[in-house]
Amino acid sequence: MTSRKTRSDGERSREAILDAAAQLATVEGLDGLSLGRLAEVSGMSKSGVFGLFGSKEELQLATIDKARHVFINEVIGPALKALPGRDQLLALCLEYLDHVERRVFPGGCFFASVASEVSNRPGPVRDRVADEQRQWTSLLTENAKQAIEAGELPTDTDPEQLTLELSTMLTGADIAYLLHEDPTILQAIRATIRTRLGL
Amino acid sequence: MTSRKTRSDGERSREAILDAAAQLATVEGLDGLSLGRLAEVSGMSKSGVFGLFGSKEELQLATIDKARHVFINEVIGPALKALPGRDQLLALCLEYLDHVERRVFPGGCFFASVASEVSNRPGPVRDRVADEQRQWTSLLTENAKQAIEAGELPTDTDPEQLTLELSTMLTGADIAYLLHEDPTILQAIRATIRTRLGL
DNA sequence: CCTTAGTCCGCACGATCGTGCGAAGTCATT
DNA sequence: AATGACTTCGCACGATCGTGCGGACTAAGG
Repeated sequence: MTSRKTRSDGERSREAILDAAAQLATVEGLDGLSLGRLAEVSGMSKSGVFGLFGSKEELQLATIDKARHVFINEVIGPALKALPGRDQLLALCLEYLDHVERRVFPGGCFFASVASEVSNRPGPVRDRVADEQRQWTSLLTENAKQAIEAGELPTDTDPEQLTLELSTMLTGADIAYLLHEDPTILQAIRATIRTRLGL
Repeated sequence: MTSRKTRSDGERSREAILDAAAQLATVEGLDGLSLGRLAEVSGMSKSGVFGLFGSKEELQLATIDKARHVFINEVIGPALKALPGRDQLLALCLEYLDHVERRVFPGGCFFASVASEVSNRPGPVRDRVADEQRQWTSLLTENAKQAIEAGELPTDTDPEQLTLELSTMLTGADIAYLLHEDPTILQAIRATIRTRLGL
């Protein structure tokens, strides 16, 4: 009666654990994510948590996937309501900064938080993070291209270069904001981006 | 005969250990810096290393200090040879990107690598990293101000805003470069910065 | 009803972590 | 020569880590 081990409870437990994992990983790091700690906050036993994933690497990969969904829901989704082109490009940047300030993850942007940790250790985990980053930047690039075609940006603009400029400023702003706990940093970056896009 | 425990050997050992520590910290993180690992690579015993610092936190603080000196030697020093103002501002940015590409630290910029790790854990370590960051950005700001005064940049330029724009792009570029192992990222950012400074 | 698959737990393992203690050795000062 | 400051070591501690095994329980399919 204290426990109800139905079949679909596995999936539900997984999801609950991954929720906590995505939060924790932005604070303790993907490597600092410990089975014991996760068991504590989720009210399960250590071996119970472990059994659900099979290995720590699987847990990390699943956590990245969970974070991806959160990112899509909190950042990309809202931004897609803007019209493709310059508006959507701006919306993506602003929603990104908002989700950092809103502390969707306690440690700011999940992928920025995790990137510097995994970038020096080859393997599936690092590859997954890099892929996620690529998807994000190519979404920016696509909008940049459309903006140029639509004449919303100068025709001599290089969309890849603009994307790089924006994306590096975003992750840089995330890190600086978290380190100094200074919201004016985000404000300043918002202004800079608007200017950069000719607004 | 196998050991020579003279008085100044303490300082020498400290320095040797900190050399390794600064390198290791950019790969394993400041927290992943373990006494045991440090003892291995430095050929000392674990308790020997421990005794030299007294606590892990002291080790971390000393490591940050060591990294600061390396950063001054490898980045700031060379850049100071340029004339204050726009030239030195550009030189600081380029030397920063160079030291990342040159792998002065295996994990790229020490402070970027460490910032996202410590930004969520209050304490002396985080404060030290934040201070270091502030010194770096105020060096940029000073040069920006001089550049504006000298008419090398538009008079309506906000030096703080320009500094933030540059510094976030630099750390963002560092992270993106490491994650994707793509040197063209650094090249593109170099070009962007030159353009931004009107060169 | 019985089997099977799935969920979760208790327990234990070897490894590694930071830390402390006591001893042995070396130098500088008395 | 004796003393004290310092460096380094071996050893051991409790804690926590990822991982594995066996078992208790539940729900579904024959």
